[in-house]
Amino acid sequence: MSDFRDLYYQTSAFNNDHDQQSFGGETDSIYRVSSSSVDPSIMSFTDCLHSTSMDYGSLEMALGLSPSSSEVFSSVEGSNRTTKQQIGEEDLGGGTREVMGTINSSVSSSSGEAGCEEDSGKSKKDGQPKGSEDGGENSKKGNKAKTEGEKKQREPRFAFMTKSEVDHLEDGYRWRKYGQKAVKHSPYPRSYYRCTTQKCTVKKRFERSFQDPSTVITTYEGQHNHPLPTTLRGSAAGLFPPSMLTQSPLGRANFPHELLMQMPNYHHQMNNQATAGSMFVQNVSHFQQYLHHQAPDYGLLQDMVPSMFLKHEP
DNA sequence: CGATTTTGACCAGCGC
DNA sequence: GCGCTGGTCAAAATCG
Repeated sequence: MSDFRDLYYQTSAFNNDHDQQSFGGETDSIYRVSSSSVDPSIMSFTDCLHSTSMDYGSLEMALGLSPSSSEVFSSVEGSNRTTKQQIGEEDLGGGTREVMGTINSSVSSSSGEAGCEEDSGKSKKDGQPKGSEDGGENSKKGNKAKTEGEKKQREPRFAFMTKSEVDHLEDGYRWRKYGQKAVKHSPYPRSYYRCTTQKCTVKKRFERSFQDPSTVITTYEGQHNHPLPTTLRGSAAGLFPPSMLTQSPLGRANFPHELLMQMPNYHHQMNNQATAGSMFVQNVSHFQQYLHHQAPDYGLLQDMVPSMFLKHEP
């Protein structure tokens, strides 16, 4: 296991380890990166993570982080339990399989190259477009026996936090809520959404940190296999050029695209108009270099990033 | 009236 | 095997 697929993004003032809750339970790896030197669009790396091998070192480099200024929290197989206990965190979500281990100035490699492999851990029945969608006749809920034998592979996922008053952050895609569950040890429920586009199995969930109610933890799972809906009901339509809304600048990977719209600052500006600039890129060159080096297809992203997030210096 | 949300039940994985 | 928990289903309710 020790996947690298789930990035946990520390986007803004979020320094309390205890804030670490179970993000829906299965954030296998969590990254904490000091926001001061990180480009939110770095999340596009998620795509890279499961498409190419990439170690933490390169991630750091891509982020333009210097070992001394970055905080990289990642799970270290075999030591996570201990770590968890050390930080006094209990298994809040029951699903958090790994806990952050503090690694200063160095990166864990336990899951580095594993970044590409699909999750193998506790796979659930999801990802499976309700096998009954078409032929599920009877058996309603019990029908998931489906695809026997083969283990359900979970889509790559990653989580990040944003400071927001609203739970459901508008990102341009259309989502349908399909469930809500109470979060253990938290007064705030976790909401489950899935993309309403046919054939698209992307899901995401929101949950508010009970340690810091102003923080919303968003976890994405899967990748959109379609461009942003042209008919947006959210604010995105008015904020981004048509070219950005009607086509996926990344071709297949839409994460970066939607993530850009989920950036804390984006919402801060939209909702609070405060604390702007808390997490804008300060080292553009590193990021762009990475784009060229690791993800040439992200060329367009480079164009969008600078205009949207590469400034706002306080 | 179609789309979306709500909500209780169900299911599967995991730890004990 | 049992209980707990996260995740999903789907009927009912609500919304636009």
